[in-house]
Amino acid sequence: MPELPEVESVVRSLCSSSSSLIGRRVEQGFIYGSRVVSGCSAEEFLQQVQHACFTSIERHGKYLFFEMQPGCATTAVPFFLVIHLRMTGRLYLVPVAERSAKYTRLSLILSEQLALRFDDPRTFGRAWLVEHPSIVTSTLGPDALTVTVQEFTTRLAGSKRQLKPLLLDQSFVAGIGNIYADEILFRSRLHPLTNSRNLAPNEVHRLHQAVRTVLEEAVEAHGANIDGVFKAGNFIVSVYGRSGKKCRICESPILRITVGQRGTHFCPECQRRK
DNA sequence: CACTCTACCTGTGCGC
DNA sequence: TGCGCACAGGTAGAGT
Repeated sequence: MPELPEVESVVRSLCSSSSSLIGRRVEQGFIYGSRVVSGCSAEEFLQQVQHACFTSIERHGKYLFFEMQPGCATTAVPFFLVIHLRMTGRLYLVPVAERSAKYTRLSLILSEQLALRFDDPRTFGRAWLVEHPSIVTSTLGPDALTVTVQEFTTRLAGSKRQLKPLLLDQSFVAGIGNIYADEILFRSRLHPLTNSRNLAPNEVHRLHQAVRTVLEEAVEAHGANIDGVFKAGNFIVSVYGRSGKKCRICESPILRITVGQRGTHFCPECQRRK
């Protein structure tokens, strides 16, 4: 389940010097199924990326932005390939000889015997082409990994919502999903049903600090490791998916409730409701 | 306007 | 063994 840290790991791996996407040209593209491309037809999509060159990769929240330079010099206006992995999307470079996987949705054959592969069993993930990332980011809040305490405090003051749905709202801050929302609330010792308007200044500060540090630690660990369910990296979760198990701090059993249709895990002792 | 709810998907794991 | 079902979740868009 790719959230901000997992998406950031994708950016870093695609930028790594050993096999970087940057500077490589699309020789040929393949689309499997009708769902992956949004906003234009598969034919239009393939025509536009054909011969285009990857010039940079950026991330905002869970969105990936690939800046591309068209191959034809006469129409050399850069554009952006935008990809959202949603629930089950994976994006990686492979040797061009490697067969497409069962759930490959998009494959871009690159120069130097490499291919960029987008796999997605549940077909929730999307790829589209835009003139500028702002077309996508205008509806998103600041990136959760870098949001300042000032901006966080200002945005929180404009809200009267429960903390769990608020953290999941990408227009509040971008990049937090269900796993890290629970982890962040545990780290900040705040109950998920706490209303944002009831937070004392020191609690707002604590919440912001938890957003930053939990995500930084998860990025450092290359993503989450949820025992037996999901493994992207080595970030060990404290509460997500651990209902009934002992809190790592106080040994109380972790509870699971439903908040805004989402499974929500927390420690009733460490995260007392105000 | 601000917020809440549902549809979209399919692999997994459970009970019978 | 195999069937049916609930469950997981990010976002757009519909609903309140």
